[in-house]
Amino acid sequence: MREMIARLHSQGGRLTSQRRLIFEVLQEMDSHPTAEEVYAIVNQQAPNLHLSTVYRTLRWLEQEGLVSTRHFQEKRRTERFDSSHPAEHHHFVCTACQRVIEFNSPYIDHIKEEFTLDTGVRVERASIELYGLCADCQAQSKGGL
Amino acid sequence: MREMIARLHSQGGRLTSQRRLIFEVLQEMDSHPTAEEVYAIVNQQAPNLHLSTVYRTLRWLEQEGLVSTRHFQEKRRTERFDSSHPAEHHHFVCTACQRVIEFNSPYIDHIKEEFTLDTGVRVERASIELYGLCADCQAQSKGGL
DNA sequence: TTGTGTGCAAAGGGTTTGCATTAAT
DNA sequence: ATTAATGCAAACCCTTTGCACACAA
Repeated sequence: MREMIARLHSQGGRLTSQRRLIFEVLQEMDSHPTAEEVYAIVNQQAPNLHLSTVYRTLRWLEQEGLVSTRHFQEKRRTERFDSSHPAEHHHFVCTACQRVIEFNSPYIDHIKEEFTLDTGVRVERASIELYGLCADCQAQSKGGL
Repeated sequence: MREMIARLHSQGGRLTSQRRLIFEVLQEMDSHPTAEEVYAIVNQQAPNLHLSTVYRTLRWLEQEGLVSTRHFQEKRRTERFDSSHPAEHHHFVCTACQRVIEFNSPYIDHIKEEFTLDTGVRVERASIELYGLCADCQAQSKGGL
């Protein structure tokens, strides 16, 4: 939040009530919401706030490196916004409840190194998604049978 | 191709000239084309063949497990169709020339196992994308300076 | 007061669908 | 002869954009 205000000021930007609200809501959502999902919540507290404002704010945050975006493999082909720490991290998505768990692993560097040695490319970033059932959903599907 | 015909017949489907052409073109394209890219080529040989037919054929192939789809991180948010061997594999994308290199690594299993042990999830599949510069584009950017 | 950000409506790009017609079986 | 698949156009969904007004600085 401080971060956001600082960046706004340093480029002649303005802190509007809309930007503040969108940013706050985004940080409270621990999942990786779509623009529409952010809008749905934000809109309850500010009924006039328009979806296009949500997009514009999200894009500005993206450009500033305060959020990043992802596409998970899902039916509706929508972009998801990730407001957590900007360092590289990866995602597990539960295919039953859609819950997202973030993770990291030193093996990822091994993969990058191995691939670099094999092919001579320069790897700049990696994005890993794991899909499956979270512990809760496994339990539930067992119980249900 | 045989595979495709077999599946068509086994479910009362028909092998049309359009399906044959789309499938052939798709397999000759070693990259991971968008529907529009497939259409552009296919359309040269069959000017009446409509984009919606490309989509329908691609979706049918996807459903049959003969192609899979991906989203790479790129400006235009388009789906890419992958006709290579259906076994799990992963992708490096050159951010300069868009070239795609497929790869695999035993470390991927380590990542899955590690994450499973840590969290109790059941991992069903993984999708890894690496981004960077391929060897050619590195050489070119050096030469260009 | 100044000009950035907003609300709104309309356009945009990628993908899907309904329907009359064509063509594989 | 049947009925699945196609061509076409229109609809769809997600996202962006143009413009007049509002409001943070």
